[in-house]
Amino acid sequence: MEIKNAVTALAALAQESRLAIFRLLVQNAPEGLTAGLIAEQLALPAPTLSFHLKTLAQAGLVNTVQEGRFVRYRAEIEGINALIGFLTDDCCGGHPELCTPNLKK
Amino acid sequence: MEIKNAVTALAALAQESRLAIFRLLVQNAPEGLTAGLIAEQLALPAPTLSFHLKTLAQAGLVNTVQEGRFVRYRAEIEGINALIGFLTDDCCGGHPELCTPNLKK
DNA sequence: TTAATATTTCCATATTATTAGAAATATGGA
DNA sequence: TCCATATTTCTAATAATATGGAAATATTAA
Repeated sequence: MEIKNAVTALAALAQESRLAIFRLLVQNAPEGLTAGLIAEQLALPAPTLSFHLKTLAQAGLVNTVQEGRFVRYRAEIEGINALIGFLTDDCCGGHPELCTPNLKK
Repeated sequence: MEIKNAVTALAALAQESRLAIFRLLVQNAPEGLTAGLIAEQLALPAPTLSFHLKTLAQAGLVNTVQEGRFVRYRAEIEGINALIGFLTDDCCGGHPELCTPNLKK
């Protein structure tokens, strides 16, 4: 992962509504939720939700599939794993056992 | 961790200079680096670096200790671990084995 | 006590993001 | 075909953030 991709992903998550959307989709993995259900759960107006979902999708954190009139969104597990890896890579100059407490990865 | 704390931490990391600072400190854990060494490594003007370090410290992602004229900064491992946990909590409604690929945590 | 070094604060400017109403698009059902 | 429903795009007002020069502060060495 390049630093610019990581910044894009972090910026996508650094907003309260989008973070709530992402966590809702993580908790509802792997089947995901339609846009309408997300809007209902989080009480967001449709245009606002659509804007945030687009931001998350462009950041590689959610994926989307059309289901008739509905659009289903899912958390992109590989995207969040790559981001976490980027944050924790090369911890302690390659000697992660030096970290107290140990870093998650 | 509360969602507002998570947003603060993510916003702190969602900026290219700050993300580079944080990763440099992770790689130089556990001993950390002085502000001057960080400025040198990343070619940042002192006021800009100071602003970013303050943002990271307020987000709980770095800690700081005065060493005479110098100020040493270290990555706050507990802070980043808490953030990663917040992003991955309750994955798949408590059945993380359903995730393919599996979420890091 | 004076000078040199390390870091932070102050500040003005420039840039970028968030919000939601109104309108547009797209799909499926009657 | 025509209508209802789901979602997105357009748009403009509002708000938040990044940048770095100049000055201030703090510590050490001479």
